[in-house]
Amino acid sequence: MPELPEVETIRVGLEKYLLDATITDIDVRLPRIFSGSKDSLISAKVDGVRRFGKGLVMDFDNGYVLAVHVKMTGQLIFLPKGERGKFEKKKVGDKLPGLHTHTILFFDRGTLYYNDIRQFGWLQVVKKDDLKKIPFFRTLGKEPLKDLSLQDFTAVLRSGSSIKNVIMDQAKIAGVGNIYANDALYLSKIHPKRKANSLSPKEAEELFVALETVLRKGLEVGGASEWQYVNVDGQSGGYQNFFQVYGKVGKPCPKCGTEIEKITLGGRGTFFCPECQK
DNA sequence: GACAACCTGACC
DNA sequence: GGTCAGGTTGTC
Repeated sequence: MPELPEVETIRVGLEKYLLDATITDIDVRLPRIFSGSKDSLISAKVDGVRRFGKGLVMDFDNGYVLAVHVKMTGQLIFLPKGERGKFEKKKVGDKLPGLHTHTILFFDRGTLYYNDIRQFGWLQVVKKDDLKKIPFFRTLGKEPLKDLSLQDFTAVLRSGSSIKNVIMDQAKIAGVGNIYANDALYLSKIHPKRKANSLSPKEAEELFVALETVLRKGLEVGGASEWQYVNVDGQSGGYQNFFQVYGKVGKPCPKCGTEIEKITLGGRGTFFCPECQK
């Protein structure tokens, strides 16, 4: 899933349901994706839910944290105690736990399920002060709509790599993934293969604004549910209805009608309008 | 920079 | 059967 808007939507849901909730038990069904001592969290109370880029951190009142990265297909779904009936309508509660439920966290007020078809995601229990020992968090760059200024962004662009690879590099900019990178480049009329250091100051500013625009839109509609992504209530987001070029190979460009092209860049599907993006 | 690895599932 | 998928990490 899950780029910044999707993970933030999950964070808001976790905060809503779990602030001040106490863990009673944890069932690790796929040990490969869970590291650290689950026993450290038993009887601990949640006193915060934070997000850094695409990473989630649940803080507990005993000095430990549970860090979670959902990668491509992870889901965190919460079933409040006694509300299974509410979910049956949506066929979400019925599927929990399911074939792809790899960890279950039991709280005093309900149950949090971690599902992940591809099993790329992970959950790690560490002491709060050791969060930065996890490579993902240690190397994470600044984040749009948060602490990444236009000046920071301009500095990041001093690179000979392609602009798309640069804005998707989590160590340079946190939170931008394939969907929002493709759409932001389209909105700012920049070809994804351009060298980052070839952008004019005007283009850099336009891309900076475009990134904020697409991420803000994603946040507004609860993220993009192209396949597996749902929020903690098991509900889909709406950004897939606003895709500009992502996944639209062969379809007409919204602005000029030229067919959207697809290439591979950094191993990822890359969509652009050959007419509008130079 | 390109590519493979980690996995399962959907689609052609 | 092959290709592709909201990600990250580790090789050449």
